[in-house]
Amino acid sequence: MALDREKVVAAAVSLLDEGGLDGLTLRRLADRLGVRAPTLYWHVKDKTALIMAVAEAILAGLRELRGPAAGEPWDDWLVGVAERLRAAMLAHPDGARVVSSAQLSETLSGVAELAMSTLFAHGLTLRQARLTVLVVERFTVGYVLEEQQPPPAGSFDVDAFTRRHPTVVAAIGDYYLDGRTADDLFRDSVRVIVSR
Amino acid sequence: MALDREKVVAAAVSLLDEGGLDGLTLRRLADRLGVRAPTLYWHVKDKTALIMAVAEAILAGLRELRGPAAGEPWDDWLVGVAERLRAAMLAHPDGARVVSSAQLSETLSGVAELAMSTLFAHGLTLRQARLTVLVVERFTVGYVLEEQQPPPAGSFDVDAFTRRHPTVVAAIGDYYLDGRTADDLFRDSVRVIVSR
DNA sequence: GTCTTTCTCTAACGGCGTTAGAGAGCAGGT
DNA sequence: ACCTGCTCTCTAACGCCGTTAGAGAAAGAC
Repeated sequence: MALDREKVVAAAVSLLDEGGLDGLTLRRLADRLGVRAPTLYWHVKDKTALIMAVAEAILAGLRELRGPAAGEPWDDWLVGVAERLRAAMLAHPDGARVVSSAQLSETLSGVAELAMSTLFAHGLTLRQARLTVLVVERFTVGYVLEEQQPPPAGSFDVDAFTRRHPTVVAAIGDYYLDGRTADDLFRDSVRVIVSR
Repeated sequence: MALDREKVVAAAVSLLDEGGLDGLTLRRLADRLGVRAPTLYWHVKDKTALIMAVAEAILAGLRELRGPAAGEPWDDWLVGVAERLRAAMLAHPDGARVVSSAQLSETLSGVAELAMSTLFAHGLTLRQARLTVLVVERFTVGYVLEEQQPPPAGSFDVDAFTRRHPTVVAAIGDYYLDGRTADDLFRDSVRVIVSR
């Protein structure tokens, strides 16, 4: 039962799930695998390579992504892609931080390729397709990044915030009035970018 | 010439400018100030508080932001705001990482307040105003975050990438054909969100 | 002249990523 | 049977890091 890279990455993901990115250290990872820390360097070049592998694991589900079904409008499809990307990152603590620090993920590039060619095939210009996909991807990462931020440590002064930012507070309250959820907010946000 | 919080933060910014976020350590910061590391804890609660203060310093220029000039369309104005936010972050290495890890920046909330109320005053619904501003802010952070990512370490295989992502590569080439710059790409991207 | 507050110090703790280099186990070749 | 070489894990250590406990200097308040 030799250790291999795959097992190392799987254990790293489970460690991430338990303690976030700060809880993912080489020593703890080695412990979990019944091994000493330097051993990991046989399987992984260094910690940033490990994190990139973890990012690919988080995004693994997006590799089976297919184009829109026959007759499905491209914009509905693209919104769905963004939702799946968000869900993949939300599924792990600090998921967005991990993905964003893994530069040029293979999986994410694949998603971009599929999305751009899909939009192009549906009549958008190459430029429109590129801009739309670029904006959706970077927005989604930025969105989840903030969504996963820990809440402000020292309980912060709601009244003072409301006094200084009445419109922001009013807009937030207004939005959730008719029973909308956090998922709705994300979809509506993507819809601002992707409007047929 | 007693040390005060303001001087600590200023030195932290200059350290960030020289060595990025990884170069900003409490010991180095203390060295620069002619002091020992634990002294810093008198002026700053801990390192995350320091980073939040650095984030505010990076964004300081955005506090003087005013609403659109008379007759200026709201969408042009909002694009300009996004450009200034991007410029502020780009002005320091890892600027976007610093800003994104400072949850709920006072300055950024102020920008959101001004932008939402401006859009609302120009006839958008509260919901439209909120969604538009939210998307622009989070997109901009996500955009610069990726823009400031260090280039892939081991010089990566362009040919293989092109073979796997022909549309992406074609779209990038196509975009820069007529002499557009990185700044143009950002403006055009924001324009995808903010279209009157 | 004492007291108190403000600021800085030394010493140390427990953790981190990483490297050098030794050695165990096993495969294949002669 | 022996050696060689590859694969994988080990011990030991280096130089960092953020952070805490607690002593002490300097300056202002009474």
